[in-house]
Amino acid sequence: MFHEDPRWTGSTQQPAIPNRWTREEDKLFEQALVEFSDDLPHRWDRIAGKIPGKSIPDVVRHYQDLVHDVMVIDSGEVELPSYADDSAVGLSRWDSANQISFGSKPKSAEPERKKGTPWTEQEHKLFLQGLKQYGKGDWRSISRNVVITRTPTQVASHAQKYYLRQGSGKKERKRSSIHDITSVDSISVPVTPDQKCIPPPHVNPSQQMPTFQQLNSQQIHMNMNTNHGGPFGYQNFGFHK
DNA sequence: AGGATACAGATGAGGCCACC
DNA sequence: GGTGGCCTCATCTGTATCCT
Repeated sequence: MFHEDPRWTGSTQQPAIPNRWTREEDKLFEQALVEFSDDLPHRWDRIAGKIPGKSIPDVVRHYQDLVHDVMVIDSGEVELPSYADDSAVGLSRWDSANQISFGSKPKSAEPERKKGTPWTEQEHKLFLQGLKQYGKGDWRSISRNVVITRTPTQVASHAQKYYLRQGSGKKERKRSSIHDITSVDSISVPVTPDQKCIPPPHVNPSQQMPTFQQLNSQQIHMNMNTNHGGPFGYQNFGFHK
């Protein structure tokens, strides 16, 4: 797992070095990107204002680095690291959805149950948006067009828990849950199927600069391997610059 | 600190529907 | 009618959080 990588273990405690982004800063950056959408005036100014010690050029450069990394990954120039738990959802993500076979499962006598990758708030919001857009039950469309980081099965499973949570009323909750988020404010997502700004997986995104939405979804995809590392956790691969 | 429990993701079974 | 794809539901299991 990423967090075992000495390069960033405990990096949240790192001092803020101008050209080096800590996970804390990444989180702030990520939140700011969501908060200040593409169309807002002085967007970078506002984003920089959210991250102590970072200037506008810093955040713009960081964003460009992220975009670059995503494109590099997508173009296959860089291999994703392998993980101890080979639940590398990143690779398996589209296996089922696109009916692409990446080979047979490990043939151990006791096939291990995959560890779950927690849904991020952003993914959940996208899920809610997809729900609005395609309605309950069309998990396939939601998965393909909105929450592209999750398979239809995962979306369905998530929905099951979501409705269970909703259905159980508002009685005393012992713990808060991502399912308590029931609205999709503060996030920009594709509005109609015709406006899809997320390319289907077979499209090579390296042909064009991705929008934040595209980047964002791919970052979430990366995040799934980082275990709460924040959607931008992937920069800790350390292969940019 | 450690046990109890709530939560959430994965998976399997069964049913429905469209297509051949 | 057979088959495949997809959905719903139930259950299993790992993890996070609460409680004593």
